[in-house]
This record gives sequence, C-alpha cells and structure tokens, in this order.
Amino acid sequence: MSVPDFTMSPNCSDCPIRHRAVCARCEPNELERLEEIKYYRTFETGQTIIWSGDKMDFVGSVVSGIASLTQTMEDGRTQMVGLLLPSDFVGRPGRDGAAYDVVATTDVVMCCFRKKPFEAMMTDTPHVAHRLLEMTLDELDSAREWMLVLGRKTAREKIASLLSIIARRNASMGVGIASKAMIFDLPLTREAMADYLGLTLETVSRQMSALKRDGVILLEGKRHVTVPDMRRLLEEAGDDSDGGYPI
Amino acid sequence: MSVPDFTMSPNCSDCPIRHRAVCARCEPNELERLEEIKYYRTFETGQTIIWSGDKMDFVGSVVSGIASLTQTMEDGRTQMVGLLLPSDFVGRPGRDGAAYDVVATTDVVMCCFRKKPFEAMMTDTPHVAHRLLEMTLDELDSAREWMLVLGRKTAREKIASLLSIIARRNASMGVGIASKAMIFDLPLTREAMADYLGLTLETVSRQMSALKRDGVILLEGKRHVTVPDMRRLLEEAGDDSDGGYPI
DNA sequence: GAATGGCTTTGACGCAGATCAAACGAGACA
DNA sequence: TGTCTCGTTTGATCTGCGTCAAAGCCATTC
Repeated sequence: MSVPDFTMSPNCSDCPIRHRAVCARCEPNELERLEEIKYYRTFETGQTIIWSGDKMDFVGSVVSGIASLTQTMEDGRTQMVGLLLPSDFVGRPGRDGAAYDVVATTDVVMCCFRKKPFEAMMTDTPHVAHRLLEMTLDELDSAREWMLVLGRKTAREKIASLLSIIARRNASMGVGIASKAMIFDLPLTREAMADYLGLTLETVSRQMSALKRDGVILLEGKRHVTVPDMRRLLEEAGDDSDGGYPI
Repeated sequence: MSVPDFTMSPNCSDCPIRHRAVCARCEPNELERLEEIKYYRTFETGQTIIWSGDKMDFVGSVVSGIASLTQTMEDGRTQMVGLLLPSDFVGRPGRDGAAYDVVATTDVVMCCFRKKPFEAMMTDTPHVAHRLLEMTLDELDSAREWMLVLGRKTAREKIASLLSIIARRNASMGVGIASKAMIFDLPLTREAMADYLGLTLETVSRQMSALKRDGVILLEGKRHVTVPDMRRLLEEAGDDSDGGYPI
C-alpha cells in the first residue's frame, strides 16, 4: 500500500486531480453537491473495473493508477482503445451499458458518482457539462492521433510513439521537460503494449531490444526506461521534431 | 448540379439536417440566433476545405456530401481519421488552429457559423453545448471502433467493415434495413478507402475483387455495390452477427 | 534453495500485405 | 477516331511482422 489513501479524505479541495478532472471548473457550492453523490472505490492490478455490455450505475474519474479501455473480438483478438490516467473520465452520461471493458492496469483508485444525480447535475450546472465536452474533445484528438499510429506506422515507430507519449505525460506531471533526458517506469506489460499498438508481444519485445541496442533508450530491468535524447526518440516515432500529442 | 441548393433558402426549419446536427435541440428563438451567424459554402470534389494548422474562423456542419479528416506524416504517409457525413460537425470551439486536413470527398455543402458568436452561444444556451457533447461522444465511439479495425483486422475484414458501415449508413438514411439485400454507391475512391483502412490501394482492389469472386458483393462498374446478404458481409467483417457501429 | 508461475527474450520459419511494374477501361477533349 | 488522363486491376516479387517453440529471468512460496 504505497498509495496515499484519498478515500479517507472525502474533501474535494484536497483532491490530487481537483484541477484537471471533470470537476475542474466547479464552484465551491457545486463541489459540495458532487461530494454528496460521490464515493471511492479501489481496484487491484488486473482487476476488471467494468465489463463491456454491463449496466453502469455510476460514472467517475481515475484518481490514481492507470486503467485501459479494451475491445475484444469473438475469436479473442483484443485492441486497447484508450488509456485512462489520473483525472480521466469513465462512463458516458446518457447511456446505460458500458461499451468497452475497463481494466485496472495498475492499482487504481476511482472517484465514482452515482449516475442519475450526476446526469441531473449535467443539465443543471454548465460547468460540469462544459468541462466534460472539453475532455471528450481532447480524447477524440488522442484517439485520432492513435489511428495514425495504428494505420500507418511501423512496429519500431509504434513503440517509439508509445514511449514518447508516456515520457511526455510524466513530464507534464512533475519531472523535467522535453529534449532533455527523461526517466520513467513503464506502467504496461509487453502484452498490454502490444494490445495498445496492434502488435504481438513478441514484436514489442524485439523492438524494445532493438531500440535499446541502438541507444535510443536504456533499460534497467524490464520496466525502468531512460531516454537519453527525446529528440532522437521523437524522430524514431516519425513525428515532427516538436510534434505534440495532446492527451 | 444535381444537389438541391439549400444555400438559397437560409431557413433552418427547411434544413435537411435540422434534426440531427448540432442545432437539433434548439428552440425556435435559438435557431433565429444561429441563422444570424450562419452562411453557406460549397466545395467541389477533391477540394481542401481546411488545411491542418490553419487558423479557423468558423465551425460548421456538413449539409450534403462527404468530407474526410486526414492526417499526413512528413514522408507523405496519410491516414484518414474521420469520415464526415451530412449533419457531422467540423471544427472545435475553443481552439484556433485546425488539427487535421478536411477534404471534400464528393461535392460538399457546409453550413458555417462564425466562430466567436458560436462560442458565445455555446456558453449561453445549453442546447447547443449539450448536443455537441452528445455528437462528440458518438464520434469518440466511432473512432474507437475504428481503432479495432486498424489494429487487429485483416485486409479482407477491413474492407468488409467499411462496406458494412457504408451500407448501414445508407440504410439509416432511407433505403431498406439490415439482413436484406442492400445496394449503394461507394462514395470513396480505392485510394481513399486505403487511406481509411491503413492499406495500399492495390490491396483494397484485390480484396474487393476477392469479395466479388466469393459472392459476398456484386459490382457494377467500380462503384455500384450490391450486398445480397448483409449477414454474410457482417461475418466477413468479423463482427458479432448483430453488431452495431454507431457513427 | 528448489520449485512454481508470470513475464520476457530470442530464434526459426511462413505468410499477408507492401512494393514495383504493367496494362486496362472509361470519360474528356481535340 | 485517336490520345490523354485518372482511377483501377492484375501480376511478380519482396519483406515486416506474426506464429510457433524454447528458454531465461525474477519474485514468491513452501
């Protein structure tokens, strides 16, 4: 249990995602209203948070940890279609059934809102609806960026793209800034990376080894990554030198 | 000029996309306000409507025809990331630059709103913002459905998926319903299909020939398609027999 | 410290789809 | 009627990645 336990402090003003989540724009009185309909849930690594097709009686935000949205075909082929990070929103107001499996990739804490009262707030208070629109548009941009990766990039470029996204994201959450060296831990297994990239796990492994051999990244253990030169990594990803993944 | 000229009748209540576009939820007085800030533009097949990176001073809806959202890499590889049909929305309130190229795939009529006053309406009237959220969530679902296609399906399944989407869409716009025979004209060249599917145009052509040879589709000319058995086509697409692409 | 199980790496081989190349069909225009 | 162009088809060959298989690494447990 290395994760601070926010579930014990139900005070939104102390919340680590207060300024990025769906509640970011809320006034104090609106926060009070949200506090009345919210509750926390925790999930362990590998646990399924929501099953595709199930009825959902809540929506919510990821407070800490990482979850993935996944689609599965009848014959078992799977594709990750979203990576949910702290502050990302889960569920769709106005729809009953879940469209995708949501799985905890690491231990996850979620801040859940009962669906009915949340939908009522959506219509009452523009702040929530407006922020949700903004977040949804950002997610759509990310999804489209990802379609280019899936449709047109080589395996090596795909891996470099994923690494640069994770590096960039870590940067935005504290640590250093681009074009300098970056250090982070991969939050995904090779198999999860493969599911995200439309590859097999063997190909992921091979390309990780290749990037390491070529000095684009350094690996300590399987998960700890050092990127000595972000510019180089971005080149390998096939992006414009200063390209910008939003997410 | 076989397209009725809506640009001459600026009356929203006569508009063919009145009940599906971003204005769908608007009250008469709100429509009046929209009419004041709107204007029509027409584009010919192949014409670029918006260049990626350009400043956008309008947002708008596709009234008739089909447009595509496209991303291009430095070395020329391109991936279509969205297919815009009548009633679909173009542009992003709150952002200045366009993120993608928008190209007219057929002749296109657009209903444009000046950006500033439209953004003002977004904050004033919940109906517009609410409908836009709904449409954006639908687009996000489509994008994620498409990520599965790009990441995990074979060339044959990709083609079948695209055909079934186009067939389904035609169905929702008048003509017959699923599992019966369906007839439609492809609105895309082989190259555009390839850009959508992350394939080469040669592979698209070969798979179209294969589906034809196997009796899954009939072709008259290059574009006129008959699907004798939708169920069969859906099987070829790898979908659940009754699966549902929203779009 | 041996054994178990999850994750990862590496190798050998085959195939789906890319690439390169040529030719076809149909409409536009002289 | 010829020829130009654009979209398309088809063939021959190449290759990146998937598939199958085996073994390595490391943490956990008894």
